[in-house]
Amino acid sequence: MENSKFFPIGIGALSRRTDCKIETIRYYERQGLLPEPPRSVGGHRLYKEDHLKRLTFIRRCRNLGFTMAQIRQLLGLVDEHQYSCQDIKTLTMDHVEEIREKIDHLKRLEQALLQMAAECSGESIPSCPVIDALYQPLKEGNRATSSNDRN
Amino acid sequence: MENSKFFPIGIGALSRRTDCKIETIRYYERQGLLPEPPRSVGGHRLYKEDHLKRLTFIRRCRNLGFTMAQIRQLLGLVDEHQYSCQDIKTLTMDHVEEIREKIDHLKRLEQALLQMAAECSGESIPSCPVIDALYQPLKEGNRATSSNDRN
DNA sequence: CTATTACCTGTACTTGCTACAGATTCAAGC
DNA sequence: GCTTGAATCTGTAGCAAGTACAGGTAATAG
Repeated sequence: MENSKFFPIGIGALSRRTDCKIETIRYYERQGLLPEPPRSVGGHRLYKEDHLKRLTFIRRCRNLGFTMAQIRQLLGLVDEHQYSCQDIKTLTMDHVEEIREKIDHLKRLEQALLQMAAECSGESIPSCPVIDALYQPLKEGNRATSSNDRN
Repeated sequence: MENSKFFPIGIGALSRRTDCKIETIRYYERQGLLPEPPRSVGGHRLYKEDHLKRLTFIRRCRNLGFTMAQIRQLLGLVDEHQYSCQDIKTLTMDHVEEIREKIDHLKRLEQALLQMAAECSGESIPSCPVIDALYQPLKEGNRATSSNDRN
C-alpha cells in the first residue's frame, strides 16, 4: 500500500494518532508492551504501522478497563499466534465479572451513603447524625468521651 | 465506665481493633490524619480511646470510598467544631454523585465487553473477532493524517 | 535473665501513568 | 553552512493509598 510512505513516524505523531501521551508511549516500551522501535541516527524512535496498531490495541484495552497485566496476557497470546476464540472469550468474561463486582460494590456504597444522608436534617446546625454514626466507637456500648475531649 | 483502664494500647492492639494494618496507621499519622500519640519511655506509641474512635472514623470513610483528601476535609470540619448537617450532607451527596458516575462508566464497559464477547464463537480456532476489532488500525482508509503533524 | 514478641525508623515497591530538567537532534529558513 | 525552534532524548521524581521489607530497639513472659 501507499500508506507505508507515511511511515516511519516520530513519537509525537504516534502520540497524536493514538491519543496517548509521549511519556506513556515510552512507559509502555519500558514495560515491554510495545517493542523497541528502530532509531534514527540521532537516536529518535521511528515507528511503523505495526506499532501504531499495537498501541491502538493497548489503548482500547485500557479504555475498556483491562489492567496492564491483562493486556500483557492478551498480547502474549497474540504474539505467539497461540490464541483461540475460546481463550479470548474467557479472558473477556473474567473481566466482565470483575467489572460486575465493582459495580455491585459501588452500588452498596451508594446505598449506605444515601441512607446516611437521609438522616441529615440539612440544616445549619453544628451537629450531624452522619458524623455521629461514623465516629461511634466499635460497638462496646460505652458512650461518654465527652468528659475527656482533648483533641 | 472503667473502659479507660484498658488504655493506653499499643499500635498492634489498635491495629487489631480497627482492622487497619500497623504500617497504615503510621502512614495516616505521617499524612496528618491521625495526631501523633504520646510515646512510652522507649518510644512506643501509646493510643487512647480518642485515637481509636478517630481511626475507626477514617477506616469507615475509606470503606465508603472517600479519598483521603475528602476525609481530611471531613476531619477538618469536625476538629474545628465548625461543621453543620448541611456541610456534611453536601459532601456526602457529592460523593454519591462521583460513585454514580463510576457506576455508569463501568456499566458502559460491561456492555462493550459483552457485545464483543458475543461475537466470539468460543471455539478453539486461532482467530477471534475481539482481537480483530481491538487490533484494527484507526479507520482512516487512506487520507492523510500525516501531511500536517503538529501538536 | 533470656527468649520471644512487639514495635521502631527508613526506605523501596506497587499501578498507570504524568511532569519535569537538562541535553541533543531534526527540519526549515536564509 | 548556519541558526533557530520544535521535537525528542534520558533520567528522575511525583500522584493515591497504602504494602513490605531490613535492621534495630523495647517490652514482657517464664
